[in-house]
Amino acid sequence: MVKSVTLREAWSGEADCLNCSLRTSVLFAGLAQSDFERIHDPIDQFNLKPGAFLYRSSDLPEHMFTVRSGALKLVQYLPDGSQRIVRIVRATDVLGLEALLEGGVYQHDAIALQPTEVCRFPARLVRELGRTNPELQRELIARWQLALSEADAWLTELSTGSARQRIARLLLRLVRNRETSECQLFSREDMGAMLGITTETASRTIADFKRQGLLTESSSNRFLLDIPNLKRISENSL
Amino acid sequence: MVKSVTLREAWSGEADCLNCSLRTSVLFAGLAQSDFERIHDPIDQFNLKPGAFLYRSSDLPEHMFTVRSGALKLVQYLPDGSQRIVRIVRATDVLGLEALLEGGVYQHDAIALQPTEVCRFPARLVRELGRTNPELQRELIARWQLALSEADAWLTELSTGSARQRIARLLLRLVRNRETSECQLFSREDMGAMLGITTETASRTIADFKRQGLLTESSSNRFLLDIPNLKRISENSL
DNA sequence: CGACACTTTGATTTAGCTCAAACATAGTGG
DNA sequence: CCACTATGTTTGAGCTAAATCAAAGTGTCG
Repeated sequence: MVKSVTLREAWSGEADCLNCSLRTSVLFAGLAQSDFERIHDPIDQFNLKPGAFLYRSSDLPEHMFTVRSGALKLVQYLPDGSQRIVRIVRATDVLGLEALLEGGVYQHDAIALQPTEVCRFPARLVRELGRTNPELQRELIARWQLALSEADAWLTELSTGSARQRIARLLLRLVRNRETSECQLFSREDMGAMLGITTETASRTIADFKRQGLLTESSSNRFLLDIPNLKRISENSL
Repeated sequence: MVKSVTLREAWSGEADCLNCSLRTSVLFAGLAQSDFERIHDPIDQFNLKPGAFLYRSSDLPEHMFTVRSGALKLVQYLPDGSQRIVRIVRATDVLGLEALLEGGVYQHDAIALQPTEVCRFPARLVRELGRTNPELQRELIARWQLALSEADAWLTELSTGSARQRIARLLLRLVRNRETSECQLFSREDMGAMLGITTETASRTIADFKRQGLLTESSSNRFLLDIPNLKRISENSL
């Protein structure tokens, strides 16, 4: 078993999928009672502290994960050592789809950005259930497509245009499909790595947004967004 | 049938998949003779001229495609009208995977960059064959994962670092896994849209590479690459 | 040949990078 | 409890790569 020290520490028990509060929105949503009875492998839960690795690209890809709460970044590195965050995943998202392919590898390092709860299950399990369960197959395909459009959006929205535009788009993305316009910001360094700009530029721009009232601190490191004006900026650049 | 005028003009006959020269490397590689007998829908071939649309994101996604030769760009647009090329596809690549999802849409416009031959088949066909054919299912999953790692690489390699680095990486990418180091360049405008830089910067950099002998014109618009030195640039930026 | 589209080159401006220092915040240990 | 370190953020000043605006080449095709 290739369980990193970090993960061992983060273990918080076995999951109870049947009674999971995320049951309807999660990868296994389509599974019947009888399917769950076939699950003999343990499904473990972990609580990750910010900065903790869920997996590294060098790990053997035997597990897949769903996020229960919090957020993780998926990171790739260039030969020169610089890093680029290619996606962030949040509640109900699946990580490690690539573990389904035989002979595959994890494509990224997955690192918690906030206190994060995840469930871990063996990729083998999904392969087996998928064989007889077209519902699950469809769900997997849909997840893959979702990851792909996220990747495309990351490129068109977050790697195109001025730094101001990119930051505005990132902020808007953080509160999309949420009830409130409140959100937690990432470190300036992470923002830079997401947007392909430097830490300083990220900091300057965020500081500027605060001064302009586009961003109001509601509690420590939680901010309310002026969505209409950020939208304007994300398009016009002004 | 939602066949655009362009495509109607480009029709070049029905495909003979069983005797296809790309048979071993193509999506249907795992299909048995008996599977092919179940194919009653027509599989059409098209020859696209440079600039021709294979499909638009506004089209009803009823078909999938494989590229026999040539190259296409997948394009997305920002609200302000600027375009970004998120991927290029070449021989043996599949387009329109997203047509497999019910209620989905094409995520891009697909436009030929060179004279390009494609085969077109109904997504319905793949859905049906996939139901009973685990081999095809695996192949589809693998294709999706391939598209996803391409998308990630596009972000880390082609949208990070200086213009010189990006261009060098793009050039190297064009000849990867090819016998020769010879390749066709895209228009400067397309290069810009791929790398998130302006047409002028793309032109200047390419012109510079030519002067430095990193790029030698072997025939009209075909170039030999100085791979080792381009590699150096792609990492060190010098 | 002339028209059109694309590429190259030039001159100027500017957004964002770099390097550096000051400031804030939280955690550590005497 | 406070001094002290560590870590991240903000701000500043100067520099540079790339954007912008504009014009001159180059090739292709009717």
